[in-house]
Amino acid sequence: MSKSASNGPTIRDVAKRANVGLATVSRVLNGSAPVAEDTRNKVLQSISELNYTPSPTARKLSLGKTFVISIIIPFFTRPSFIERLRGIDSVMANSDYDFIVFNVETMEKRDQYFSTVPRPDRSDGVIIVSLPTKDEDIELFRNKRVPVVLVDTQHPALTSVIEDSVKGGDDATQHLIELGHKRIAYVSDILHDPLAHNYTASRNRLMGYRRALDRAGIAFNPDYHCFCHHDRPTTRAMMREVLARPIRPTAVFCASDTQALGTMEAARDLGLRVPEDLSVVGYDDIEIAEYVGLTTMRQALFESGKRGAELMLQHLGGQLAVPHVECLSTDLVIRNTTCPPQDPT
Amino acid sequence: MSKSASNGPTIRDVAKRANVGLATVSRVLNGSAPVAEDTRNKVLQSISELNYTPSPTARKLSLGKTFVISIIIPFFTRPSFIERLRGIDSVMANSDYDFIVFNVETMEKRDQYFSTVPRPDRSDGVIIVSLPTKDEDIELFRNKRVPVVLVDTQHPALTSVIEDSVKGGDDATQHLIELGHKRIAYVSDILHDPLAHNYTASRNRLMGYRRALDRAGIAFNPDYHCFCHHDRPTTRAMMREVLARPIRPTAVFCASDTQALGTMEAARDLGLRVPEDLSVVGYDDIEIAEYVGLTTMRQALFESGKRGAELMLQHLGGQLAVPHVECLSTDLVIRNTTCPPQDPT
DNA sequence: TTACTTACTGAAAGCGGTTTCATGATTTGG
DNA sequence: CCAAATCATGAAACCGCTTTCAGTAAGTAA
Repeated sequence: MSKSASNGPTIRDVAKRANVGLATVSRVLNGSAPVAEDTRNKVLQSISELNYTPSPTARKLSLGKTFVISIIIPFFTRPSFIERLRGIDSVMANSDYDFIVFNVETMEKRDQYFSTVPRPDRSDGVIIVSLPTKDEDIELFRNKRVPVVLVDTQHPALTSVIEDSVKGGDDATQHLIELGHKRIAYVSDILHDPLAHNYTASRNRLMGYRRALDRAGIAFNPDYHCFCHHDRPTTRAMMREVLARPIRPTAVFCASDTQALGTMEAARDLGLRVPEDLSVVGYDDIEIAEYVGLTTMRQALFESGKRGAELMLQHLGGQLAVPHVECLSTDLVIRNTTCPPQDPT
Repeated sequence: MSKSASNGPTIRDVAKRANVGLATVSRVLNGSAPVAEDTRNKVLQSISELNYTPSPTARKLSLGKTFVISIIIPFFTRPSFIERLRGIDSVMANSDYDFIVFNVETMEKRDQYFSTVPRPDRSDGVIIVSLPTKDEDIELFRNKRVPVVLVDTQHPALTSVIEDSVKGGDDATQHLIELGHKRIAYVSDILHDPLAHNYTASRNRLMGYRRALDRAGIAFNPDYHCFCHHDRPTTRAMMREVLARPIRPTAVFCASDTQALGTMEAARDLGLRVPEDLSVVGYDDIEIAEYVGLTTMRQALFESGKRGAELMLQHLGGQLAVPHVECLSTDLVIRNTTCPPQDPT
C-alpha cells in the first residue's frame, strides 16, 4: 500500500531536473553547505518549476526529530487554561514547531499521557501545565531524555514558570484586612485532589491567606475555610449554608472567579448585598469578572504560556542548561465587590 | 547529526533478539499477515524485554500518511469555538490521529494556513471551523487531494455540519413577537468581514429575523439593524446610542451572547430595566448566560465538533464518498431577560 | 511417491529526506 | 610551474518502518 499515488515531486525529481545530485538540493534547501551561485539558481528554478516542497515526515525521520511540542493540560476548556494556551500559541506559531494539546480530564488520562507523550519519537519537548509532577514522573522524563517545561507547577528538577500564589493569597487577604474585615472566609477547590482545578495554587493561596491573617493578628478559624468542587452550582450550595450561619463572615476570598460567582449567587439567594453585607474577592480575572464588577487577582496567564514556550524553545536551542524558575507577578484588580464591613466588630 | 544517541531499540533489535526477520516483527505488530503461534510469542517477548515501541515517524514515512488531522479555526479562544474543539477532541482522543490546531486571527494567517496546511505530507485531513471557503480554496484542496470537512460553514463541494441559523434567527424573533413586541432590533457582527465572529451565521440569522418579521406582518426597519465589532464594549457604546433614540426598540435580538451582554450594559447605563423596559435575546448560550439569566439560543456546539470529527474519520476510512451535509438543531432557552412590552403599542 | 497447494518467513526494496566521504576542479603560494 | 590547500559536488549510506517477492517446509491429492 505504498501510497505513491500523486504524492508530489521529491527531492530526487528536483535534482534530476536541475542536473545535480540530490545532496546539492538538500544543501540549497538548508543552507547547510556552500553551493555555487549558478548551481543554486538552477536548483531554485527547478524547485519552483516543480512547485516542490520537502516532505516534513522524511525530514523528521532523517533528522531524528519530531518538530512537535506536546502540551499536557487539564480541562483545556476552562478560561484560564485557554489564556495560557494562547500564550503558548503566540510563540509556537512563529517557530518551526507544531504543538499538540493533550487534554487531561481523568487520572487515567494523566498517567497515560505522562508515560506515552514524552518520548523522543513523539515529541521534541513537553510543556506540562498546572499538573503536579511527582518524583517518579521526573525520573521517567529523564530516562526518555525529553526536555520538559512546567507552567503553573513546579519541581526542583525542572525549569518552570509559576505565579507566586502565596503572595497572591496574601495580597487579596490583606486588601480585605485593610478594609477592616476580621471574619474573612477562604473558599477553594478541594485540596487533596491533584486534578482539582487549582491543586497547588489553592494550597499556596491558603498559605498566603493565613500569612496575612497572622500578620494582622487575626486567628485562623478552620470553620472559615470552605472547599468544594470547582463548579459554580456546588459553590453556591455550599456558601448558601456558610452564609446562613449565625456568625457569618463579612468577607470572602475565593481561590477562583468561578467560585466567587457561586458565592455571590449564594449571597443573592440569602438577600445579602454585595459588597455592603459581604465583600468578595476572586482570583483569575476571567472575562465576566469585569462584567459583574468583581474585585479579583489578575494573573499573567497569557504571559505564563508565552514564557513557558519561549523557555522550551531556548532549551531546544541548547541554551538553558540548568533548571530555571521564573515567577510572574499577580495584581489585585479592585472593582466593586469589596468595601469596609458595615458593622466593624 | 544523526541523532542515534540513546534513541531506543528499533524493530531490527527486536528481530535480532527474537531470531526472526524484521518483516515478521512488523507482521506481529500490525497483524498484517499470519504468523505462527510460537514465532509470535518469541517476538512478543522480545518486544517486552526491550520495552520497544515503534517509531511513529518511520511508520508515517513508510505508510505515506501523517496521522494528523489539522483544525483551522478562528479565535480559538472564544467560548463557542472551545466547545466545538472539545467535541472534536472527544472523538480524536480515541483515534489513531493527533490533531493540530491552527488559530486564525488575521486574513494573512487564514490564507497562509489554507495553502500550507492541506498538503498530503502535512495532514491526512483538515477540519475547517467557522471560516467561509471560496471556490478557489476548494480547487486548491482538491488539487492537494486532502479530505476537508467543514464545521459551521458550508460549501456545496464539501461535507459539512452546520446549524440552521436561519431557523435560529426565526425562532428567537418569533419568541419576541409572540410576547407582543413590534419594535425589535437585530444586533450583529459586521456583515462584510469574513473574519468577523459570525460571518455567515450573522447573515443567516438576519434572514431568519426578517422571515419571522414578514410572517407577522411587521415591516423591516433598517434603523433597527445594528452592527459593530463583536466585543462587548463596542456593542455597549453602539447600543447606548440606539436605545437613547426617541422611538427605541422594545426588544433586541442579538446574534451572540457577548453582544447581548453589551446591550444589557447599555440598558443599565441608560437606566432601562431588563426585561421590563427592554427584552433581550442572545445566541450561543455561553457559560455566563446562565449566570445572568439571559434568554438565548443554544447551539449544539460540542456536538458539531464531534460530528465533524466523526465524519472526517469516516471519510478517512473510505466510507462517505459524496459530500454530506448535516444540520444540527438549535433550541431557545428562555430565562428572564424577555417579557411582554410594558406599553404594547 | 510425485506434484501441487498452502502457510510462514527472511531478504531486500522502497518512503523522502540528511550527511558523510571521496573526487575532480580551482586556487593559492613558493 | 608544480605541490598543496580549498571548494563544490555527486554517490552512497542511513533514519526505522512496511511490503513485495521469492523461497522453504509442511500438508494434500493423485
